[in-house]
Amino acid sequence: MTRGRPIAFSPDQATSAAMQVFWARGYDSASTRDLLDAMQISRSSLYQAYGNKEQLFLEAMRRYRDNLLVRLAKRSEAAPSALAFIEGLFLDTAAEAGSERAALGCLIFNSAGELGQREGLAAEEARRSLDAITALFQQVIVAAQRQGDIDAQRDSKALATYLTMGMAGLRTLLKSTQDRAATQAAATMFLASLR
Amino acid sequence: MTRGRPIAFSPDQATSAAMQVFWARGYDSASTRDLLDAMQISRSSLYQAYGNKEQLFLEAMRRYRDNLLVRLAKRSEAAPSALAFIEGLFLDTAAEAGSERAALGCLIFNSAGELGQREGLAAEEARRSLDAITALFQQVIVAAQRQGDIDAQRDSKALATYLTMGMAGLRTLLKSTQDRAATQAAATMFLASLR
DNA sequence: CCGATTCTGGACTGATCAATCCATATTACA
DNA sequence: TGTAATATGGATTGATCAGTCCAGAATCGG
Repeated sequence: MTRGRPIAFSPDQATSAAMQVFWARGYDSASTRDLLDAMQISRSSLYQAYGNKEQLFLEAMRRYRDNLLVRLAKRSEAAPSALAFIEGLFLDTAAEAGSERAALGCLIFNSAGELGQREGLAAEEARRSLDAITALFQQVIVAAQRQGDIDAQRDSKALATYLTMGMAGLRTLLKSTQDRAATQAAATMFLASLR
Repeated sequence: MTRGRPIAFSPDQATSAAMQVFWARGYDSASTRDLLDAMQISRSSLYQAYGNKEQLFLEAMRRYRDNLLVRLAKRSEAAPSALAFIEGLFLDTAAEAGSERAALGCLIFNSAGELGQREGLAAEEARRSLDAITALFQQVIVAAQRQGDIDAQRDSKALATYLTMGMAGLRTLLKSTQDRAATQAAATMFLASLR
């Protein structure tokens, strides 16, 4: 079916490399030069395969989001309970304080902050991703309510928003403080409201 | 004493105008063209008066921070109690959901997110400003403890970090959601941990 | 092996970036 | 009024930006 010269790079690997660049540098600050170097492809190939920088970002963002959701789902399954999953997630994230990983933050929260209410596909995708995180949190909250760890009378949507807010705050904190003790204490206080 | 032609613009007003631009567009994305237009001065005047874009940002950031701290201090004095001040601050901020003001965010949290652990004076100033917010929160916490509204045994530094985390999360949330009810509910849950 | 098809390296484009520079304007002081 | 000092407008610089283009390379079906 397909005729002509086949592409000489793995689109999967290229998208992942681009994702790393957007993650570390942000949407605006990631130059096509940075992206090309990381993806190890030529300029022509990038524009041939993705169209433009914005489309590449959309792909990278979806990749990140899908990876994240799968990873969280697995972690959730492995956890002894839905509430334990949430608590572990926040405490482990807080424990990253001072590490290189903490400085990177999360591509979704980074992008939500950078692109905010801007117009355009990139900003929309960032909002969509944030909504996806809230939706996942809501599922977990409902599960915790079924398991009797969280009062079933409480509004699961509001609780999910609370978790998204907490993770966003934690991520921002991790970006500029090295104080692990204070960060972990803050995360612990945050979780107290769930019980 | 001073000889030669006097400057034809108000440095105060110019710095404030620059502050608005950095606030709305972020550090990297604020071009000198944007700044010049808003400040209503010529390129020469900018470089004469501030040296470069980074120094201008430092001035703008200090201005923003000083304004904010003064405003918060006044608001704190006017509040019936330290705890009421904190609660009012968070609830009023949450109530901004969907407004243009909410989309702007806070220059300090915006910059902390954008500049993160980057090197350079701009990033350092952003971290300093975040620390200043935490320091102010800590003062208020201590006051609330004296007033008997918060258990005096609790670590005021950790509580202050908790508040900074909460405000950072709230600001991120406000940037990408229009859902005021969920945002306000999340803020209310957040405050519950203080009591 | 040939022609059609697709991919790729890298030169190129025009826009924009932060910053510099210089001629001119405007003031203070003598 | 003249001179030193400082400010200003705007042209200019060289780097970098996202994106285009084209010549050549690679692979296909026949």
